[in-house]
Amino acid sequence: VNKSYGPTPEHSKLIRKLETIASLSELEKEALCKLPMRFRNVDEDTDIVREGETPSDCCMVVEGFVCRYKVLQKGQRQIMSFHIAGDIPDLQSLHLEVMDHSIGAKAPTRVAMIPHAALNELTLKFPGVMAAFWRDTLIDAAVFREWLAGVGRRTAHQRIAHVICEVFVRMRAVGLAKEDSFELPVTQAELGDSLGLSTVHVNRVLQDLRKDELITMRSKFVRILDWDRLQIAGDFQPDYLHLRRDRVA
Amino acid sequence: VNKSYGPTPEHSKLIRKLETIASLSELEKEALCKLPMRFRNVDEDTDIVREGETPSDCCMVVEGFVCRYKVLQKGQRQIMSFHIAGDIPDLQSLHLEVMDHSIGAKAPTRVAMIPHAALNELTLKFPGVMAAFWRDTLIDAAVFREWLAGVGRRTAHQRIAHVICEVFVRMRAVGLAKEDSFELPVTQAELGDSLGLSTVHVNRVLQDLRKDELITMRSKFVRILDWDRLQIAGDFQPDYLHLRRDRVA
DNA sequence: CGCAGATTTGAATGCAATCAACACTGGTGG
DNA sequence: CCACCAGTGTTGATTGCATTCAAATCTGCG
Repeated sequence: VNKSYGPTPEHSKLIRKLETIASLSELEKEALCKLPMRFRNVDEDTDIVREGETPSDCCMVVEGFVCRYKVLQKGQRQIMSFHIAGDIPDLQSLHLEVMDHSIGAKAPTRVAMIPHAALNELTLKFPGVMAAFWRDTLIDAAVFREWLAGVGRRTAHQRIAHVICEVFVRMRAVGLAKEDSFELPVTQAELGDSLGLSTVHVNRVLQDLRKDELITMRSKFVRILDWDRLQIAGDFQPDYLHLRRDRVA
Repeated sequence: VNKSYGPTPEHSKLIRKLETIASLSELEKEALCKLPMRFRNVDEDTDIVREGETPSDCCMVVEGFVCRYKVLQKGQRQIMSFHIAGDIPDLQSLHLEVMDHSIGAKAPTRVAMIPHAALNELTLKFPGVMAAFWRDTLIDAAVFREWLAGVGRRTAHQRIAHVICEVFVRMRAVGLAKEDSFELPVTQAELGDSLGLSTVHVNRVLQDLRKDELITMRSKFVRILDWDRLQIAGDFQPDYLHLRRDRVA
């Protein structure tokens, strides 16, 4: 339990993230700061939670990069979302006991484990906090829907441009992106697994995007060269992220 | 407001559905029965809620069949879920003001409009009800994930077999399926739009499934001929539906 | 009956997968 | 320090699943 005066850096990241999607009162923020956290460092390419498990804590990403994925028969993998500092990718485990997918780190990552009990208690006492958490899980769902629409109906070029737009906007909302660039610590193979494409094809489409001077991307560092055209190329409209208005711009 | 003794048929359907995913106390069920409902009949192929709107009610499906979909640039459509009696497809609007997709009826449908205010009040007073509703939205999200994995990584044959398994299991859970058959009031074009396939290809795959004696399907009425083989063909495992154990079998 | 929507069939095309090398990179150990 | 190695990125050639286009049949219904 945090006994010091004021929020810890970790609690701040949680609050910063929540404030991109909901407004919190001072009282609610204070209560959030009292959430107990146990910290855990996770290596690159290591699972944090696995399908089939029944976690008793949620994990908040403090630093690093995490993805949510499922493995199908014969080893095919589908990545279903990316998560960054402040996100609680397994918040759903609060009300869905057994994990139907896994969550793994794609970069050296630090997570804060928060007991379900503490979260449940908090949500019962503070309806505004409950609303914010619930809303967070609903936005996750909105992202799944958007990805579903993309994989189902968008071309490879659109999908790749779209996912770059999405990560950029979400990173910018919590202050993790520079003016026009950010870190995307995934391989082309992993990009393929999130978009339903082969590694080879991802590679070729990325070359096209570079040729078209929409982005540069060398060793997991993305720079956006033409934000307007990139959004058009990706058929990207940030509404589905349900960010508070002042956080989108 | 329901002043009669005992639940109305409409409230019963809501409770029946919720009890497939959560357990409710008598007190909670009584409270649910007091939810105010205004009814509305919706024709086939008519929208109930549209993208961009900010509803002040949620709609529970009383009877009929409903789907959730998004329209992308140049008119492509992606259907993202199907909903049947007892479901509240726009429950998310409780905490996500503006709709990022539309919901439309695929059969003559009757819905019950329940004011957000009443739902919010109820969830605050009854944490068990809140948990059940939250869980319901989380299961929706789990279905999106499963569909995403399917569209991203499964073959056309798997996807079609899979969606048939899913609808069957969900219908059976609320008593809407016979022993081995159920109504699926969607066209092959709509099946395609939910699975990211063309109409023509859906047609051919359905013929294959019939040839393999897995299902029959004439005019929106599906009969399952070999449940075990169908599940295998669709790589279907019902875990992601998070039904209570006694409702799966 | 006639019509619109839905299903079915056929043929041609194309996007992306797969297969197979090869090049580049960073990290490790000899 | 350099050789080596595994993982990643890149390229080329081939294949194939699914799309698209087009037209014919079927179905239910006013």
